[in-house]
Amino acid sequence: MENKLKSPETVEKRRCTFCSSQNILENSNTGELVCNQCGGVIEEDLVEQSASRRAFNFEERQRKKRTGSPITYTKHHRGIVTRIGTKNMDKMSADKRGRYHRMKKWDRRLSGSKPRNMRLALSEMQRIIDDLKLPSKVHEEAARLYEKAWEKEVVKGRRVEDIVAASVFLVCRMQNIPRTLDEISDAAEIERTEVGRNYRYLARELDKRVIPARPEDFLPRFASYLDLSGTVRGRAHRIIKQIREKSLMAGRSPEGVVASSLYISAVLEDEKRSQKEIAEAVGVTEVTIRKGYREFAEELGLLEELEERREI
DNA sequence: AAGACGAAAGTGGTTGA
DNA sequence: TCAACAACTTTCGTCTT
Repeated sequence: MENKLKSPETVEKRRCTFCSSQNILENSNTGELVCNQCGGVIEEDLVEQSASRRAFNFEERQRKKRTGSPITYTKHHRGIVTRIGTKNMDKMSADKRGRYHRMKKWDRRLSGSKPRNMRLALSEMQRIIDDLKLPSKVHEEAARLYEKAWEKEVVKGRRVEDIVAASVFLVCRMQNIPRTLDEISDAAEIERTEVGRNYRYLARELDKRVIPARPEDFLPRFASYLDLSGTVRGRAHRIIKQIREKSLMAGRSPEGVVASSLYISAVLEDEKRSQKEIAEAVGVTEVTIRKGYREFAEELGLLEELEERREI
C-alpha cells in the first residue's frame, strides 16, 4: 500500500492578512486566530457555524417545530419526583402497559447514584449548550458548578432550569466565551431578567468573581453574522481599544460598544450596514447605536470622515 | 418604502448616603 | 435600604433619499 500514510498536513507559518505580521495568537476558546498586531481575525472555525439568535430566528423557529421535545419532557416532570409503580397494570391495554414499562425503566435509571433532579438538570444543560454551539468544556464546567450549587443547597426553592441557565451563563463569563444574556435566555426559554438575577445570585453564593464581558470577545461572531470583512473587524477592534484607552467604556454595555464600533468601521471601510441590521444582529436598539457612534466618533476624531462616507 | 433621527416615557442596574 | 442617576429600550412621529 503506497498511500497508507497520508502526508502530514502542511503547517504553514501564518501571516496576518491585513498587516502581514506573524504575531498571531490562537484563542483556544473560540478557535479564532487573532492578529496580535492589528487585531484582525484571520480564521474562525468554530465561529462561522454558530447559530445566531436574531438573524436566524425563522430558521430557529422551524427547527424547534420539527424536533420533538426533550425539553417539555423535563418541564412536565419538573419538581415532581414520583416513583412509577406497577399497581393496576393488568387493567391497562397492551400498548399502554408497554409504555409504562419503558417509563419505569427510565425512572429506575434516573434514580441511580445521583438524584434524579440532577440528571434532568444536566440534560437541560446539554440542550442549551447544543443550542448555543458552545464548546463541551462549558458543559463540564457548568455541570460541576451546578453540582456545587446543589451541595450548598443553593438550588433549593428555585426552579432547576433557572439555575441551569444561570450556571451556563456564569461559565461563559468565567471562560470569556462571549454569549449575551439575550442569547442564553432565548436558548433556555427563560426570561432575560430571570437569568440575570439568578446569575448574580449564583455568582454571589458560589463566590465567583466575574469580570465584565469584553466587547472584543463578541466582535468576530457578530461581524460574521453581518458578513463583514476582516478589514472591518480589525478596524472595529482598534476602535474598541481606543474607546477603552480614552475611558469611554465606563458604564456602557459591551453590546452597545460592539454595535457602535461595528457601525463606524463598516461605514469607514465602505461596507456599510444599516443601523437596524447591526442592532438586530447584536441585540441592542438602533437608538443605542446612534448615541454610541456619535459620541465615539466625536471623541476619536472620526466624525467628519464618517459623515462624508455616509453620503457617498 | 426604507433608513436615519431624536423626543418622551419606562425599565433594570449601580452607587452612595 | 432607599433614592438618585445614567444607560438602555420601546414607541412613535418626522425628515430625507
